Amino acid sequence: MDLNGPEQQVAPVAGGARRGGSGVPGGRRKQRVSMADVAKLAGVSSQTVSRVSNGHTGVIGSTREQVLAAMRELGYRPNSAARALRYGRFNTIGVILFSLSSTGSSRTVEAIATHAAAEGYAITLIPIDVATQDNVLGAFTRMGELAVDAVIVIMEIHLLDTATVQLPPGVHVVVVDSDAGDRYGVVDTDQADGARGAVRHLLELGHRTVWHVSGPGSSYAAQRRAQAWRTVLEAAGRPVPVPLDGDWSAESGYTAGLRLAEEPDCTAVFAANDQMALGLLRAFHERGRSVPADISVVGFDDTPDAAFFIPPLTTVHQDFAEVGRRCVEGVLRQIRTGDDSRPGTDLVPARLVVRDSTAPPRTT
Amino acid sequence: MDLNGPEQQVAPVAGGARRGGSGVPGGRRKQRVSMADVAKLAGVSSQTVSRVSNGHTGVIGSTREQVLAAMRELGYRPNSAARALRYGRFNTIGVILFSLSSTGSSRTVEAIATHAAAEGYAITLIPIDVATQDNVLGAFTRMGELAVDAVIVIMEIHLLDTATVQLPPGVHVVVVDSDAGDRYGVVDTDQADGARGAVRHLLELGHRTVWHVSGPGSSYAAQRRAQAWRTVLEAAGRPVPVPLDGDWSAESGYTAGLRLAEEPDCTAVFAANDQMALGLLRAFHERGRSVPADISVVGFDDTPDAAFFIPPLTTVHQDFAEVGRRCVEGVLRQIRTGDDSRPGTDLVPARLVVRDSTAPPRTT
DNA sequence: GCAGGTTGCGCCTTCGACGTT
DNA sequence: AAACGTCGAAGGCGCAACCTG
Repeated sequence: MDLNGPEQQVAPVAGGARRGGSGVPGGRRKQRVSMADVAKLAGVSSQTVSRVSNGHTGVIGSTREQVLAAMRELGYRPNSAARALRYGRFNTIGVILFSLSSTGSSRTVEAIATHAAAEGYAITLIPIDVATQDNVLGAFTRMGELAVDAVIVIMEIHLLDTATVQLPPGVHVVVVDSDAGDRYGVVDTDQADGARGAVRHLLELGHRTVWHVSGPGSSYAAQRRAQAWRTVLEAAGRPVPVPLDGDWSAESGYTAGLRLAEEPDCTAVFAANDQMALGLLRAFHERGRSVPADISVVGFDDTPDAAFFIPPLTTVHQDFAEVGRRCVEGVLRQIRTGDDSRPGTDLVPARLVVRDSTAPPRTT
Repeated sequence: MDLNGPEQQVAPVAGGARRGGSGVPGGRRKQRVSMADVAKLAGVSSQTVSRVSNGHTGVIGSTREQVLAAMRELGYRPNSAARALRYGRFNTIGVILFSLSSTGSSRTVEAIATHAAAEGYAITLIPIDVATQDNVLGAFTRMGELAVDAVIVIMEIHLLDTATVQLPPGVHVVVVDSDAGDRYGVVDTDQADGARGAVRHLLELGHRTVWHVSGPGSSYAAQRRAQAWRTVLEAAGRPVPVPLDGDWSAESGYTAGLRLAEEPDCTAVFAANDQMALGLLRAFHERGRSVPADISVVGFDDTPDAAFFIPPLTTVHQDFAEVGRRCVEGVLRQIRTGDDSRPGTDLVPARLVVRDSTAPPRTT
């Protein structure tokens, strides 16, 4: 709350009144303006400028107005480097991730950014090129240089394990898509529960068993979904088909679908995400296998598009916004209490959304 | 290049050798370590530490090793606030955007982040809640506070025009999805050219005219696509149907599709993005209108999924990675030359990708 | 001349402690 | 007591000095 002080004071100039240049002679001037400059123009001391800038008391209305006017005139913005130096913190959270293109990460990041902003924190993005392992090292190293108070890691924990990497001490950490609950705080969708719901739904419809198109083995989320799928089948005493390996892409789902279309007793498939489910739908359509009459399909994620697949996809809804929110909550708690000694896993529930891609098996 | 010096020097500790705590007694210690601390442990002066940290000459191998060892021991990371203060820059680029969920923005942001990282710059995300106009103001104001050397704005320029907003002087700017080429540098996909290609493709197939499902009027990209669509039809002397308003979502495409399915002489539709095209496909499928036999559909974006729609979608490919790259290039040029006096528009070509959703009209 | 230590200053802001009116 | 100004210090780093082996 204290944080909001400065922003309120230093309001930008209103209206299109003066568009091109500021009051500064020479038109476009891309130079830093210091408090001293503002003080000189306003005819006050820089101490007073500081008081105004931070919303402190002891400044009379008229003086305050003069100072604000001078700020606008010069386009003053407080030097956050100096501020950070003084305060010992940056009000910034770093986010390390592999790809923004994947369905979940971009939505999670968006939620993180939104909630962080609401708390007065900015987000710094550290992308990692998966191709070269070295870059992971580089990113973490760079991270050490970075002006961040905490870090949220969105990726497979595998790469945290490849021990060349150690997060710099002094930064608080929360991890998504990982089982590092013993070392770092973890926030994630309850993958296992979501997957169980999907498989049980298919069994309850009367299918003898359920096939699985998995995500890449490097992903913990994929592993847990596959594991839950297997567990449910075994618990129900059903045969466990060999899972088909996918890589999250629609193309890999399509490839898997072409193979599954040849399996005469395959009546139900659980795809580890919606994109692969899309690939399945197209493959089955091409091979003349009707969904859901011949084969039922369940996805995972509930992307906005899933409701408009042909047919509309039954899938497991992930609440990415909530995941992002809890991530921010987690790191902020660590920052504010200084307590990061109690890692743990915070699971966000997933829920099955039944649409038209699932039905009882054909009774022949 | 000079920038890479420190990163190389301050390598993180290798291996899982010492996992839990650093050499510091007391285990987890979340305290800043200064150069002086390192100097004391290494038994050298902080000046020497500085020389090592910056890769300067004048430090003999053995001493250098001692210093590096001390850095690792303490988990030292240079204070970037102090560095920024000293150098007068942050090596950070701010990105202002509305939503990461939209197809293009997340991919553009990813490319921006990647290229910026390669140049030694970090990315700070400033999300804006579209709902309340005030937040736009707030975001820009906050921006002023932010530790950034330049800003990339990804949004409809409309909101830049609503004059309450003025970007703070002293920061360089590049804008995406806008026509503010006279005021700021602009980078964007060549929307008009892409749209023209789509419409011409349909006309060349023999369709009498082409219907259009547009994006929201608040988007300049949507406006330009619609305009190009209209221009091509008029130039060819074809009737111009009333465009159907969409909002980028698959649902709006679906709604539009239900209406178009009732138009007996509608044989070709150009949707302003792939998601709406997906909605169209489902609506036509439900209404028993075969694509492409009865109706041809073209989208825009070429999302990874478009190739797996039913049928695979003919669409206009956007090179988001290139857009992101040029954005970074643009701001870096401004930062480095200090010249931001020559705004202009940098258009990235789009190209039509023909798949199976388009065909000549039925010859009855 | 080279490997180093030592000193001091500046970057900009915040804050506390005193001043004065 | 309220509304200011002045002064000094701190925060971490980099650099330019100058000085010592």
